Amino acid sequence: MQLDRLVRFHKTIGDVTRIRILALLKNGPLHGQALADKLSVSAPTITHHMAKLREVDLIYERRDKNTIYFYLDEKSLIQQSEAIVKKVQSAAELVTSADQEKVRQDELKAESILRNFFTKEGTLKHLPAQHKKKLLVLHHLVEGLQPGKKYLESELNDYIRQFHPDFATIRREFIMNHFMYREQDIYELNPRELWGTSKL
Amino acid sequence: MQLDRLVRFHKTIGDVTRIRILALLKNGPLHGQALADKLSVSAPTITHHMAKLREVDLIYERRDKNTIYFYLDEKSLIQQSEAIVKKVQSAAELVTSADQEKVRQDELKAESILRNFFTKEGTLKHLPAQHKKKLLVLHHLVEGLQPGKKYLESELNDYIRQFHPDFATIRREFIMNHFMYREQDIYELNPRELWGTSKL
DNA sequence: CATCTAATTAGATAATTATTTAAATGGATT
DNA sequence: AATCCATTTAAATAATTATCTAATTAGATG
Repeated sequence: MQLDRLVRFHKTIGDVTRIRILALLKNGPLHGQALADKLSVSAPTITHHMAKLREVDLIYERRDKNTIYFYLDEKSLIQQSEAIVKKVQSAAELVTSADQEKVRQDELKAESILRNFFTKEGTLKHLPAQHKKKLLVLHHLVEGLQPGKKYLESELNDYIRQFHPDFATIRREFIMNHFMYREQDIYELNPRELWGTSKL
Repeated sequence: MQLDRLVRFHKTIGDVTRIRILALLKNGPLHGQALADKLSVSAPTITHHMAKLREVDLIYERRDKNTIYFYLDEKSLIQQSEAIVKKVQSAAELVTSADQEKVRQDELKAESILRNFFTKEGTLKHLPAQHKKKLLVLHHLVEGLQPGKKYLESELNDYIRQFHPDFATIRREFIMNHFMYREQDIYELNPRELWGTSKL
C-alpha cells in the first residue's frame, strides 16, 4: 500500500472517538445525530470524524430524506489493518521458488478465464457471476487506467464502453470492489493493495 | 486490548518516519546513528521515535558498549495490528450486553410512562412533549403495524384513529422519527434499527 | 413561500506532537 | 583524570488536529 495512505489509515484509527464510532456502526447503521447523542459530542464533530473515516474507506453511507445513515465497511477495516504487516515484511521478503511456481500456474489459470469472458477483439462478453472470476475480469479492465490520474465520470464511462456498453454497472463494481474511489465526480484508482483480491 | 493502548498503537504507527524505521529494522537490528543517517534526521528525533515505538512494544534493544541496537518485535506488530478488528467486534458486543443489563429496568420505566399517557381503554390521551417519552409512545403505537406491509394513507389514518383523533400529527411523527417511510402515497415500516431510539 | 431538520462549513481555541539546536549524561578508552 | 562518543534531555518552534459555537446549506414538509 502507498505509504501515505497507510499513514492516514492509522492516524484515522488512532483516535478514541473514531474507534467508538466504528464499534457502534458494527451493530448496524446509524445516522449522524444518533452518533452525536451516543458519544456526547456535537454534530460538527461527527461530520469531522466521518470525513476522516470516509477518506480511508472505512464507512459508506445511504441517504434517506434528510438523514444520512453510515455503515461500517468491515472488509476494508480488515484489509487495511493487515497492510502494515505486509508493508514491513515486503522490505526484506524473498520470493521463494515455490511461490514463483505458484504464481506462474495462477497466471495460466487467469489467462484461461479471461479468454473465456473476452472476445478475440478484446471486448467483454459479460461479467462473471462467480465472485473471484468477476474480480479477475474487473482487475483486467482496470489495468488500462493510469494510477494517480483523475478521471471525470464521462471519461471513465468512455473508457469502459470500449469493453462493454453497460458502463454504469461496471463503474459501480469498480467502486464496490475498491479498485477505484470517487471524490465528488472525480474517479481515481486506489492503490493495488486495496483492490478486491483476485487470488485464485 | 485496552482502548487507550489500541489508540496509542495506531497513533504510533500513523507516522511516516516510524513506519520507515520499522521497515529498516525488519532487515536486522540497527543503532540510533545508523537510523538517523538513513532517514536524514537528527539523533534526538530518533530518540523521540524510539521512545514511542518502545512504549507500545514494537521494538526491543540490546546494548553493546555505547551503542544501542534496536530490534523489531514483529510478533507484536502482527498481534497489535489485528487487534482493532477484534476490538470493534467485542466493543460492539459490549454495547449490546450493557444494554441488556439496563433493558429490564427500562422496560419497567417504559410501562409506567405508557400507563400515564394511555387510558385504561388503550386510547392515547396526548403526545408527550418530552422527546424520549414521545418516542416511547410512538414506538408503542407502531407496534401494531405489520413489518413489510404497504399501507395506503387512508388505511394508516384509520389505524391511528383507534388511538387518537389527530392522525395527521401522529402520522407525521412516525415519519420524522424514522418509524416509517413514505413513497408516493404508500407508507411502510422502516427496519427497527432505523427507528428513533426510545432508550431512557 | 416559509419552516423544519440533519448535515456541513467557517472560524476559533487548545492540545498534541515532530522536529531542531544546544546542553547534559554515562559508559568506555587512553 | 581527561576525553571521546552514542544517546538522551531541555527548550523552542511549527504543524496538525479534535472540539466547540455560530452560521449556512440542502431536502422535505406544509
